[in-house]
Amino acid sequence: MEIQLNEANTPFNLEHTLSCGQIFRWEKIGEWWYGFVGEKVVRVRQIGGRLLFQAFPENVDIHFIESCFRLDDDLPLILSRINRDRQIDEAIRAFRGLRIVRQEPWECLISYICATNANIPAIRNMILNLSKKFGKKITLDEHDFYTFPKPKDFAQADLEEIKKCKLGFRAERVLEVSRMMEEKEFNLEALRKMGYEEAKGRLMSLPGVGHKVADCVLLFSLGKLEAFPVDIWMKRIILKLYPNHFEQTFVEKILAKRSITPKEYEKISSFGRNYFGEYAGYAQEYLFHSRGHQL
DNA sequence: ACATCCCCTTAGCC
DNA sequence: AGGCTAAGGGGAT
Repeated sequence: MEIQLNEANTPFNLEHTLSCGQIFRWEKIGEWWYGFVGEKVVRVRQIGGRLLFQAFPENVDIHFIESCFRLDDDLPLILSRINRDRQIDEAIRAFRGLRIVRQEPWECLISYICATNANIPAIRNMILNLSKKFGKKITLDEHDFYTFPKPKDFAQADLEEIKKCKLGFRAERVLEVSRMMEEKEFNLEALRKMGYEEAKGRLMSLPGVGHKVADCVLLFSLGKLEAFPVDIWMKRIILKLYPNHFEQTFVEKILAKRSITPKEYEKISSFGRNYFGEYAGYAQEYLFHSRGHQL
């Protein structure tokens, strides 16, 4: 099946969207990107304004794909709103068509708990190891793929089995969060109806979830587009590109050290939300992808 | 109550 | 080849 993309109304770039570091489990093999939509493996390929896709074991409705890639977002409007200066304009021109992906909250939550103090290749490996050990195998095009495990799969597992997936100190957090979900002590879906602040507060009550992880889950899976995650790269990017929006002593202090305190996080993140507005998360992704490894 | 310091597993990168 | 770093969080002080 395929989706027709109109460049003027629905700009989309599959490559930028899947390789910008927001999502960890999609893989490009040959001309196709392989990933999951729910329990089904899906392969996707873009040729100009055509988005081709096919899911396995059975195909999925076109709306699942549109939803997954947030093709319902009015991207031209969003980009015009966040385009506040020459710096972001440059990023937008370089990566126009990059969209926030609508991930499944559970997988997104575990992914970013694993992302703590790790780099992207390491995160991808953790997620893959967990899926191989606790998920179900599905073979497509002679490649093996594994569904993402359910809370129950981790909750029933032994801590050591989770640690074997190279999670290190994150294993306890994954196990505890899974237990909480399994015992119905926490309702991820309920966060959708809440505002940004309330939903963030709830998420941060979970072990392994601080400001950064909560903002990523809110942005990438719960549709809170004002969320502005600040990792070590975003910290550098913001303080280098927008130093005049902060006190000079603050900029020097923060750039000199590696990690930041919750208060310092809030200062940088709320700048992002206020400066870029209701779609600040999109601005964050464009800046992250364009400047991420140059500073 | 509130800040600051320090540790945490592992693997990628240089 | 070995030291540093990484889409940070939490607990002790």
